[in-house]
Amino acid sequence: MATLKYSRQRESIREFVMNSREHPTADTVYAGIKAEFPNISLGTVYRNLSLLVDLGEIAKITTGDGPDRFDCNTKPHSHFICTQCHNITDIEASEFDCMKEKVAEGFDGKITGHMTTFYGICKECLEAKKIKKTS
Amino acid sequence: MATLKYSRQRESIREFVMNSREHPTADTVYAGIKAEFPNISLGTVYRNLSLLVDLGEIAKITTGDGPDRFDCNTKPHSHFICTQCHNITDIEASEFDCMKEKVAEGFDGKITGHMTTFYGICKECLEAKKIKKTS
DNA sequence: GTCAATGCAAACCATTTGCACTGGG
DNA sequence: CCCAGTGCAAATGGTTTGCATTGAC
Repeated sequence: MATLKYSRQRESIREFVMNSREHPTADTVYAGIKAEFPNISLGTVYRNLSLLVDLGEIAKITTGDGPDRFDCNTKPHSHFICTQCHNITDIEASEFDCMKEKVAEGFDGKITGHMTTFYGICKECLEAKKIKKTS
Repeated sequence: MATLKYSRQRESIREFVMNSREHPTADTVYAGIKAEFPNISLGTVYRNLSLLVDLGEIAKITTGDGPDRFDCNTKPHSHFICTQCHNITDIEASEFDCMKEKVAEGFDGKITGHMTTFYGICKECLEAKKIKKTS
């Protein structure tokens, strides 16, 4: 495989995701580093994001609605996705039990990824709704 | 909201998914009922599948790689997706604990969906690989 | 007769890819 | 120099949508 070469763009993309608490989309990353690299292209952002995912430095979150999001937290954990505002909240992983069972069955030797996603309406959106109703 | 009207196409689509053990894609459903409805269009299949999902009669599985899959099992449960052969295996849901915690925090009153997905290599693919290596 | 559902094609949108050019080693 | 990385634009692929027509009620 090709030897990895340094690239200022990739560093900036990594930095951006690492300092993000918001699980940014490729587009958000793109917009976020546009100031530093006015000519950067979306293609480059996508290429580097998936490279960083392959390197295990960041994680990709498939949401099921809207674009993929990226996460600086690569430790196995779960997500709560608000179906209204699309915010993603981390949830500590605490349940590998059923997976372990499968492994015990000889199902898998190499778990390449793990994701648990809960969909619902977040506290903030619930409150916002209530306020609207009452007024 | 519009009153629901009977449609032979929709019945056929529901039947197909209900009798599927394979978590079919929209395209698989399309191909599967093409014999019965030679002129059916993919658009109709997509429209009815998402209608059935909204009615809660079937469930949509977002895989993160490749097209969405549909599931006749609407009870909360988890999936194991093989990254090689793309087969999906059901896993009994056994961990609502962290979700319940969130609810207790006042996070959510209406859980609109739940999905846990494990990615890995299934037993069959692992064995196939071993055989190849040895020969 | 009315309005939901269909078939078809075009549109959409996130993501990927081909290619000529730039830049790190 | 060489080959990885970039920018750009075009292509891809799953899914959605607009519209005229058909069919359920």
